[in-house]
Amino acid sequence: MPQPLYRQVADALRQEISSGELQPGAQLPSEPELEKRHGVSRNTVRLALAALANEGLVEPRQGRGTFVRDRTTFMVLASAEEGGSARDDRDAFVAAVTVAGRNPEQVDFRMEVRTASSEVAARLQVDEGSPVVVRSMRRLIDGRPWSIQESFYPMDVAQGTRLMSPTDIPYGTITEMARHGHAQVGYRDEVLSRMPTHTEAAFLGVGTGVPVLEMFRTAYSAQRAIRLTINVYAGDSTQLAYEIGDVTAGQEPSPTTEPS
Amino acid sequence: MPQPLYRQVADALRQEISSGELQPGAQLPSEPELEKRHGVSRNTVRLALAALANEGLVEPRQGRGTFVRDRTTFMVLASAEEGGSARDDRDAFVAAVTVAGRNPEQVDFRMEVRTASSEVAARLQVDEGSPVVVRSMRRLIDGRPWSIQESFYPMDVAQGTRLMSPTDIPYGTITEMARHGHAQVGYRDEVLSRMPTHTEAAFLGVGTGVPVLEMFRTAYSAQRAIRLTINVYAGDSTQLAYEIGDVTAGQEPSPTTEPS
DNA sequence: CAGTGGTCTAGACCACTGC
DNA sequence: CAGTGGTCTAGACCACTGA
Repeated sequence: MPQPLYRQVADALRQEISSGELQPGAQLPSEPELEKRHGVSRNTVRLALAALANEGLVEPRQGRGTFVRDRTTFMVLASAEEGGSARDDRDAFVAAVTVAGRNPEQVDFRMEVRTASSEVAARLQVDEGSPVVVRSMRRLIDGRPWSIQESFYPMDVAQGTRLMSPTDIPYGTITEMARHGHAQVGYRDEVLSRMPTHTEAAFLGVGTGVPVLEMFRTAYSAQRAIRLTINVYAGDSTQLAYEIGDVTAGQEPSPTTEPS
Repeated sequence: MPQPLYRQVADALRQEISSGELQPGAQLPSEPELEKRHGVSRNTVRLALAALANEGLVEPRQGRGTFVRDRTTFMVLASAEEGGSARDDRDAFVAAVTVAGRNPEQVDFRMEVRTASSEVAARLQVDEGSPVVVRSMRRLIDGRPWSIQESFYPMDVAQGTRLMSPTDIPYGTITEMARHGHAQVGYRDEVLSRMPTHTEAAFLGVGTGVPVLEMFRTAYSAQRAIRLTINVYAGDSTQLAYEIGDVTAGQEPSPTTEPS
């Protein structure tokens, strides 16, 4: 047997998807239908479908069917938040999405005080367990969940500023911090890829098989770390772009692209 | 039934792993053993193991057993290749890994001429289907596969340079291009996360359930795009770092970290 | 209600590993 | 050779969806 049966079934479906016979959003043949078509048992069909789901190609929906996932991506210019500029990340998101002709939303805004985990403490240069202010929100593009964002501030930085209030700051948090003596001069991003937790998968609307892209952004004043922002993106619908040095010879690619 | 059986089995194993009872590299109980222990059928046990494998927590090995994966990560300072500097990416890799006290290798070096795919053509600002020079290699850290790299050059840039020879260039490709009138002044990185193809999974030694981190780096001279480098990393053992602006207030984190 | 995917069982044979 | 995971079958009942 050159190829396992379930892989043959998976390959056949994969081919129908990549050829365009099955468009994004289209429903796959049902499991009984695939049994008949390939003359295999249901478990074998399910193995094939599980393989495709793990690649993020299809998405099963309880009681309705299995569907081809839409993998339209959105590109973020992550190096746009200039080191010393007052341009805010929040405005940058809204502006970038609007320019791309799509509709941004920021929802579920919250402020709370927590103790710093070891990961947060190390990046904010504070002691583990010390209190930090957390401001979180969730972002949607065209009504579809897109990212989860949490920003951590050392307590003494946030103290006495509007960062302590559980509401949005119209002119942006970077400006608010600058007004209180914490001017941002640069930041460091750490980007990694992993599989989502159950909670993340539920909010981002991704099943198993779709990784998340996680970015830790630590912002600095000339003296110290002043903010840590953790962004979790649906991995298969987000690209992060960084421009280093002079890239004027490069024309800006379209912010919305179709992956192969 | 509050929780499906296979998830209960998965949770029990997950708990043993996170508590440290099962260390990285340790072998899980065999499938028949898990059947007895939880009083479930083999297929249920396998569903549980598949769930853990999809999270990248464990890795089955044909004929030997199922093992807890080692998830030590390596961090790359992706903004280290200064726009106008002659510092080479190749040297940067070797230097960074060596500094971290680990052992870098670059193997399977190849040069070939291909026609540009649409993705390559768009970034290199050449016509789709036009010939491009491809130089590829694979990288290992401490003997473990870590990344796949392919660099694409427009034919007229590579023509008449050592880029056309299927061997390593000791002083680096950036210097070689600068000597022939293509001085690099900046680059643009696009970072995304996706599930690996079969080929990638096989080389990177990751099973299903471990995403890859893919980086497109387009390098520019003052006039044009001169190189496109595509890096594919094992997602759960790689972090990319970018430093924008002044981050002297941030102390350099250790390049090797243990994820939670 | 019929049709879909979700869960589960019992049993079979195969391919690979290491002793 | 025994023990491991890889593949496959046949059949059962459940939970959810939408007409």
